[in-house]
Amino acid sequence: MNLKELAQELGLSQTTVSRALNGYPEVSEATRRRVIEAAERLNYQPNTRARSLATGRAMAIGHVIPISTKHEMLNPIFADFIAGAGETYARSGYDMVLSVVTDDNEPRIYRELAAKRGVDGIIVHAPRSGDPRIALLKQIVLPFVVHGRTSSGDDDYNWLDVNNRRAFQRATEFLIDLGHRRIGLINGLENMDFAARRRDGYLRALRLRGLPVDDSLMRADEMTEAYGYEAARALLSLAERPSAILVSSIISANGVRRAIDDIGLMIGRDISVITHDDDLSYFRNGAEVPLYTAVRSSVREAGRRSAEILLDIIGDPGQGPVQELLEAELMIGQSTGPAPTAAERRQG
Amino acid sequence: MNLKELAQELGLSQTTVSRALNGYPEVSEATRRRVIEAAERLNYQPNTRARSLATGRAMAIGHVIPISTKHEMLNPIFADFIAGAGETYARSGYDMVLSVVTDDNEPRIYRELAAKRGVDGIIVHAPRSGDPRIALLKQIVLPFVVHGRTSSGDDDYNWLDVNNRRAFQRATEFLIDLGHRRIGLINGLENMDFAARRRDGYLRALRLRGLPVDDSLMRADEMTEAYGYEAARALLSLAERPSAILVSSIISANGVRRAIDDIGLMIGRDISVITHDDDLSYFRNGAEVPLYTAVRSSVREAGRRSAEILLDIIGDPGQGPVQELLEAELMIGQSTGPAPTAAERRQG
DNA sequence: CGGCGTTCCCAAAGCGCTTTGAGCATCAAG
DNA sequence: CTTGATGCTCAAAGCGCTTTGGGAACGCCG
Repeated sequence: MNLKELAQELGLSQTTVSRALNGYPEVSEATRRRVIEAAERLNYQPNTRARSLATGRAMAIGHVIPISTKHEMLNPIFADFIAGAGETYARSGYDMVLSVVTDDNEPRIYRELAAKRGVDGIIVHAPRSGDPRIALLKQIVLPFVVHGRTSSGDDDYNWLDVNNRRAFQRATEFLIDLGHRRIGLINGLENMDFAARRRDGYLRALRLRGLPVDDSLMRADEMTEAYGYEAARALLSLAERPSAILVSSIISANGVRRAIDDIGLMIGRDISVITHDDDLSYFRNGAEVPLYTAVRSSVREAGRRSAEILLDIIGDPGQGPVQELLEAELMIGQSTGPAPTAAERRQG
Repeated sequence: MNLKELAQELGLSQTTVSRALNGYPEVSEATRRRVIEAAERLNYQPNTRARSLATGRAMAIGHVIPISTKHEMLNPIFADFIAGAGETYARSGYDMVLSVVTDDNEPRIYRELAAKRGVDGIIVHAPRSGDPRIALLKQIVLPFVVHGRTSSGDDDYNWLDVNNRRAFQRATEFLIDLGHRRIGLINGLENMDFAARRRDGYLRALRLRGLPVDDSLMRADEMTEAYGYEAARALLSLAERPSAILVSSIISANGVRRAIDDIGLMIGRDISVITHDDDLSYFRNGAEVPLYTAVRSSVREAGRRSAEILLDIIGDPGQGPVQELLEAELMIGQSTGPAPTAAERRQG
């Protein structure tokens, strides 16, 4: 069923039918009702391709999902981010087109996406520190929003980010307030912008409180459960082991818990753990009393907002860069407690 | 840069340029090279919308991702499935368009997808037992492949599935061979087809070996970490607690481990655990010696294959239904061991 | 040299929609 | 009765591509 057939069916011209359907004022209400009724009855939907060719708008947003070539791994937060963004698109009638892309041919994909005119805008995921993609995307004409930031000098682009530095600074200070002096950091890959900022926050808190920085307490890698385990094992077997650990992902935090259990220590008493919590739908951090003390920021909400911002910009391209910083909330759970005294530690 | 401009630039007609680019034989090799060179130099890419309007093929595949309204939850395997499918699409020049959809308005989305002609085929996720979507999709003309199956009488459609029944039967038999007599099952939601099949496999093994079925040993819910924990706690606090547990997801298995640790038991010695393992990229099951004994089947590979099958069908619509059953491999890890004797259990 | 394939290229139609510019009633005002 | 405004509708152009149906140029054969 296409427009021509529908028009014939109704004994009207294509123009009138199109206008009736798209809410133009030049059509009488009676005609409009008749058209709409017929369209529904015959399950008429305008052909997307034809429509967007005619209007010049693709009614689709591109998401470029990088996949690390080294680990063949997909960041587990994408699913929830996408779910959030999807809600926004569904509300506004946009489609979401995904390109899963190994990081070595990302530039090509962006160029193609722009040249093929298949999308009206792009959401950029997982920016690295000083990410060259920003410059690339600014050359290309497509509107884009970055989920995260990249700390090059140029800040003239749209982004939505969590205040990672503040979050990790607060988390670290919270541990220090509990009496912890040796605090480990199990971070994501530090070429990722978010991980670099988290480390900054951690370091800043240490400096502010006059605590020494010990490189042997800082680890960084892809945030899997296995890595959380290994890193925690390594930290806990140090001669002077940390009494608290800051973790960059709730998935790695699971590995940390396993390591602590394996050694026969008790989380929250012998070792305190704070984790970043993206509020993943399949990895909720407990109900009333959170399992982990955490700095939480919903990545689903971030997806929702990022998409909203992008659609906004597409609707009104004139405005300056839109930049939105979400604050993570510090939730106290069962995985932290006061630092054990020296006596307690000997006993343990 | 569009075709017209490129043709002008080259002093050729649009026809010739188009043919040169699309590999038609009517163009001399010299001309073709000249055209291709110019296209690359000027970063020309044919406008997707126009091209697909002209060819009638959208060069895009739709994925409808259901999101459970009850738990607002996204199945964590989607990310890896999508990554796999994405590889296939990238190779073949297809786009992937995602619709994240609450289960209550799925039918509408399928109809729209078909009528709007935005995609050439659909991958159907997470079929439930006797899923009405199959019938719906067969009415609509779009080619589709189901990831999983649905056990209505009608088996005349394309699917790719893991042999869930066999996998869980083998896993159960493995536990029985180790001497376990009371075996718990922590399953996914049993209105899902895969979960129903897994239960079948479990039950079949019990019957085959003459073991009683005890409903109090069987749990089913959305496969989160928290649910794994709760279910395991419940099972382990039974008067006659199971000595082994079968888990439907490695994420829930993590919760099961936590529960076992909490109670002060040791996994693999006091309690054996076997889990299904989708080989998620961010949740790999250990390196040399797997952490969990598991029935493993890569969901990423499933994504890759499902997409291949669909593209195949689109290319050659004549063929009968394509159906592919993947066997899961049983990998022995550290989470299983012989059933403790009565004496050992008293001691524990 | 005329005729006939080949080879290479082109003009134009068409995909299904939106949108421009115009036309035809109808009706009120002059 | 004419004029102008208003309300409704339409034919046709155009979005950027592919593809059909030729057609010119060229070489080769008889």
